[in-house]
Amino acid sequence: MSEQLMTIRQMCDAYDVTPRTLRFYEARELIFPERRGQHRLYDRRDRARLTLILRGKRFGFSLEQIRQLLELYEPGQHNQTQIAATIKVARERLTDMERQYAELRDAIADLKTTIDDSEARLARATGNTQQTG
Amino acid sequence: MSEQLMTIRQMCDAYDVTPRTLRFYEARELIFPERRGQHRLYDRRDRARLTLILRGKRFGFSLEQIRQLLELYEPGQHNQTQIAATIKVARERLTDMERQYAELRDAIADLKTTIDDSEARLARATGNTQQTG
DNA sequence: CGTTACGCTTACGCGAACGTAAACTTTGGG
DNA sequence: CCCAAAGTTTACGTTCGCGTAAGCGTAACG
Repeated sequence: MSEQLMTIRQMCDAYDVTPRTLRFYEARELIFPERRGQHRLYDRRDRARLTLILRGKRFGFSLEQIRQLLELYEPGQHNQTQIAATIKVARERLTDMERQYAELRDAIADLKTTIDDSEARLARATGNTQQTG
Repeated sequence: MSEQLMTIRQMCDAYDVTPRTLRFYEARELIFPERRGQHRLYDRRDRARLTLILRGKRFGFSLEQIRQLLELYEPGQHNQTQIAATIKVARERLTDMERQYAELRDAIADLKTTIDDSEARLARATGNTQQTG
């Protein structure tokens, strides 16, 4: 029970994805489930990777960018040159994310202000008092 | 000179997009340049909208979501019901952005840690001292 | 033993967001 | 006057991230 293998169906239920999606990610070499006969079996490592994949998608990263990032989490059979390259790519992603973080902060502030303004105008137009939240 | 109209080429150079992109956004009703004869001319309002469009794209919003948000910035010929609907949609986007902001913060922290770990391992493997920045 | 369920592979389809090519008009230069 | 540049429309092509359907294997259920 140290491995806790899951079928594709269990994975789909747990992560709210379709079988097609999991097979697609596998085809793109983002996850590598075992094969028990024909069937796929997903272990803890696969689930960790899937979590990172879905997170990365939410930030608008492409599957290829995510794949590169995932290499960082696999202290596997890479030589130093490859690892150094992976780290470099990861640093670029990190920079992207930090820039996006700052930009998002500003955009949130802007949007809040604009919504407030719009609400104020609407309130004056209707002559009613609108709720704020 | 109060309007500062720009040609499509000037817009492309200024915002690093292609003519195709600008025409595409216009077809999707995200921007509405004037027509001087056949040619398009972009004013300050178009540029402000384009800035918001490109920003929205960086956050992974679809052009349709962005279009809805843009309505918020146009105190135009909408009735109260439409404005209220627009505000509602905008609040949903705002919630999305705030969630993403928090998640991004965590992801940045995670990635930093992972990069550091990976670097430390690489340093031990090579026996060298690696730079951090 | 049939059929139902689940999974597999193969492959075509699709919406989003443009790229790219073709053919036409307009405008300015030599 | 001719041509090249810039812009326009129309329309088909492309990449990404899957959806969806067809057809096959096999394991379980009644």
